[in-house]
Order: sequence, then structure tokens, then C-alpha cells
Amino acid sequence: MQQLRPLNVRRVPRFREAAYRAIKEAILDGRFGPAHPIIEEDVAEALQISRTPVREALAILQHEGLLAPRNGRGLYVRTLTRDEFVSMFAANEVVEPYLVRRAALRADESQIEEMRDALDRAERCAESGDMAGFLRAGRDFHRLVGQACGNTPLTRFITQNEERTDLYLMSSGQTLGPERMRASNEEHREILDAILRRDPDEAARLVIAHSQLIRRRLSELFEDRPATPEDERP
Amino acid sequence: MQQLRPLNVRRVPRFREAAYRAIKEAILDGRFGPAHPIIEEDVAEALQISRTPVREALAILQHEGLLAPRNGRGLYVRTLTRDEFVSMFAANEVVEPYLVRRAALRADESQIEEMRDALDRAERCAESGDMAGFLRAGRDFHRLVGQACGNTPLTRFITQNEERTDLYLMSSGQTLGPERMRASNEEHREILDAILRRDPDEAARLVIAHSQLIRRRLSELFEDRPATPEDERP
DNA sequence: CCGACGCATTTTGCATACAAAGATACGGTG
DNA sequence: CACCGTATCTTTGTATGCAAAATGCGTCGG
Repeated sequence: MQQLRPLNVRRVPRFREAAYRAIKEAILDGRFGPAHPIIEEDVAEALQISRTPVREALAILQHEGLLAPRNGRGLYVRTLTRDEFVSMFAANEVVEPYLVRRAALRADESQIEEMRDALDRAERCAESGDMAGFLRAGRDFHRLVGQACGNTPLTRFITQNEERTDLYLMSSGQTLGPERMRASNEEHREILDAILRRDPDEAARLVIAHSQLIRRRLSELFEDRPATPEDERP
Repeated sequence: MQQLRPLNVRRVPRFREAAYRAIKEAILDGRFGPAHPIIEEDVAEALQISRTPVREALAILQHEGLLAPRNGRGLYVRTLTRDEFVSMFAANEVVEPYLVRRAALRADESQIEEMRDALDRAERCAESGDMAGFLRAGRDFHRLVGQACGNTPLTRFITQNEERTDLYLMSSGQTLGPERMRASNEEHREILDAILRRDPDEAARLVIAHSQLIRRRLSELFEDRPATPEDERP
């Protein structure tokens, strides 16, 4: 029977996958401070699995740039250098306008509904002062925009970028006040409105303005922080 | 003594790193056909190491999208679907103009020299009919442009993108004739000329035209190929 | 009191071992 | 001869074991 593909009982590494998600979630929730080393065995014990799948997950997270070895001993959440910070926002401002433009042209009703949901979620988090949840909802919004655009590679790129900048924000010890969160979310709503009106130019304009605003707000964080050397893997 | 950082005898995973590079090189050289499964133990034996670091490297390559499990059994080089193919080139046409623009403004003498080297290398490969080497040199050129621009995240993104499209080309069994390679390299030279003249607009125009040309040339490959389902990890 | 040396501890990196899940081969049966 | 069931074989996913390296600490000497 040709129309039924073989069940595809994906025997993918379940523990590795679970560890990857769990660690990433913990990182993005800010549960690891910049001075808190991530110890393989501790993670393994917490998840009740062995070190092997944990190691594989950590290797991936390292490759993604969320973690980095320090002094050759111990993995830590990676803090951004000033240059990286600038680069990430420049990248956003290159990519996001394209995504939101096409999203404005192509998003269907259900996608728009999901975006609205994400913004509602963000609002609730803003009310309750849940910064990690707020940032997560914001990433979801941008991811949904990317999905509406339909470009998987760029969507992944943007998502990873925002994970890293949000992570930086979390681990900097900065706390976003509810009014700031509400303001940021209001900008998101305006972008969604432009998408609803099928106005790509306005949507692109708004998304650039949004990114620039965030950049300005965050730049203060670097006032007193010296640029630390970047050890990228090419 | 502050100006000397501690020796940083990086005890990073040497074997994992070596395996990652070796496998990636082999993949991008086209030494694994689309029907050739990559067996952990074979790789381990070839590299004279154990399966553990090999597995970690493979996990990363999988995450990067160069490999994918098939039927839940065995890793294979990932072939692009039509949609992915379109997305990658769309992404290139969004990102590359920015990179080359800034490269035209910022590239210093030594960076330009490196670009020239890459193009010379590509030319030699074109002469000798070494398609993998030609593609690699082409990627190097684009990577150097990205480095001249100075945006690490975008440079990484572009490099990975081109790895995947080049890989698709290799594994499609298509062979680029020397004249095609020369023509493509000529376009690269024109881009480099524009960078040399510090003409960002022209450079951006050329790079878009270049990408579109490649896309057209490659589109033929999809004529008879049905879109296969994409199982991305979000 | 400060510094240096050495030991113990921690934690990683790699190897090996083992079990389970498909796949393959093969033989039996209708 | 085709088809189904079984047994074997391959290959992965996970656990465990072990050695090396770096860190921290304690102790000793100046």
C-alpha cells in the first residue's frame, strides 16, 4: 500500500533529545547564572539518566553558542561580547524585515491566531512579572512570523539569535519591569496589526523600529562591561 | 600579568572535534552518496577512536542539518527538498547583499588578499575539474566576505547554508563542467572587483545576480524530483 | 603572615559493555 | 512458487568504567 508510509517509528535518541530540551529550557529560564557551571553528572542525576546523552546534548548546545567551556573546565552559559551583541541585532535587522514582509503577505488565519495567542501569553507574563516567560512568548511570536513567511533556515536563525540575546538579558541580572514588557509587547501588537492589514511595508518598518528600540534599551548593559575574547568555532 | 591570558591548554574534546571536522570534510567532498549510510563504528574505526566522540560529532552534524536519520535507522547526508532549496536561496539573497555591502566598506588589504587567494584556488580547481574543491573555495570566498563584514552570526549562517546547498549539488550526482565553474568564478571576481572599488551598491547587485544565476542553474535538478517530507527539529 | 608545593577531589574525555530495535536471510508451509 | 514466520545479524542508544587534567585545599617553609 503505497499511500501509507512505513510507520517511521523514529528511534531517535530520546534521552538526548529530552536532555537537550530540558537543559535549554533551564538555561533560557535563567536557572543557570553566568557563574554557575553546568556539571554533566548533576544534570544526568537530575534527569535520572546517564552522562552519555547529557554530554551529547551539551555538545549541541555548545555548538549552538548557548554554552561555552571556560578555562577548559566546566561549561557555562555564554555571555555575549559587545561585538556579538551588535552583530546579533544587525543580523536581526537584516533578516526580520524580510520575514515579516512575507508573513504579511502569506499568513493564514490560523497562523495569525497563534501569533495573537503568543502575544496574549506575553501579556499575561508581563502582568505577573514572569520575565523568562515573557521573553519566551516574544520568541514564539517571532518564530511564528518566520513560519508564516515559510523560510525554515531563516526562522531557525532568528530563533537562535533571539535565544542568545534573551539569554544574555536573563543572565545579566537585569530585570525588565512590567511597564517595559508591556511597551515591548505593544510594539509586537502593532506589527501583528500590520500583518493583519496585509501591509508589508509598514510591518517591516515597525519590526526594524522594534529591533532598534530593544537594542538601545539593552545597550546600557554594556556600559561598564569590557569586551571579553570570543572563541568561536568556525 | 594581565596581557598574557592563562595558557588555556584547551582541554576541549579533541577527538570529537577531529571527528567533526573529518566527517564534515568527507561529507562535503561528496564521499558519502545519498544512499550511503554513515555507520558510527565504521567512522570510529577509520579514525582509530571509539564510537563515543564520533557519536557526539554526528549529533552536531545532525543538528546542523547535514545529516538526518532515515527510516529511523542509519544516518544519511540530508538531501534538500524543493522547498528547502528555495528557502536557502531566498535566505542567501536576503543576507549576502548586506554582507558584501559592508565588506566593500570595511575589508582591509589582507582580507582582500585572502579573497583573491580563494578565487585563485577555485580557478585551479576548475581547471583540474575538482568540483568539491571548487565549491569549497567558493564557500571560503563567501565566508571571507562575511568576515570582512564582521558579523559572525550571519557569516556562520551563510557558510552553513552554502555547505548544505553545495552538498546537495555534490550528492545529486551532478557534475559541474569546467566552463560552468569558470563562469561562476568570474562572477566572484566581479564581486571582488566591486569590493576593491569600494562600491557597495554594485557589489550587492552582483551578489544578488550571482545567487539568482546559481539558483536557476540548479533548479533544473528538481525537475523530476518529488518533494520529500522534511523532518526539521525546531 | 604570605607563598609555594603537593595531595586529594572534582570533572571531564574517551573507551567499552550491553541491551533493544529493525533489518536481513532463510527455511518452512500453503 | 509465493508468503509468512523465525532466527540471526547489524546498528543504534544508553550505561558504566577508567584515566588524565585542573582546581582547590591543606600544610609546610620562609
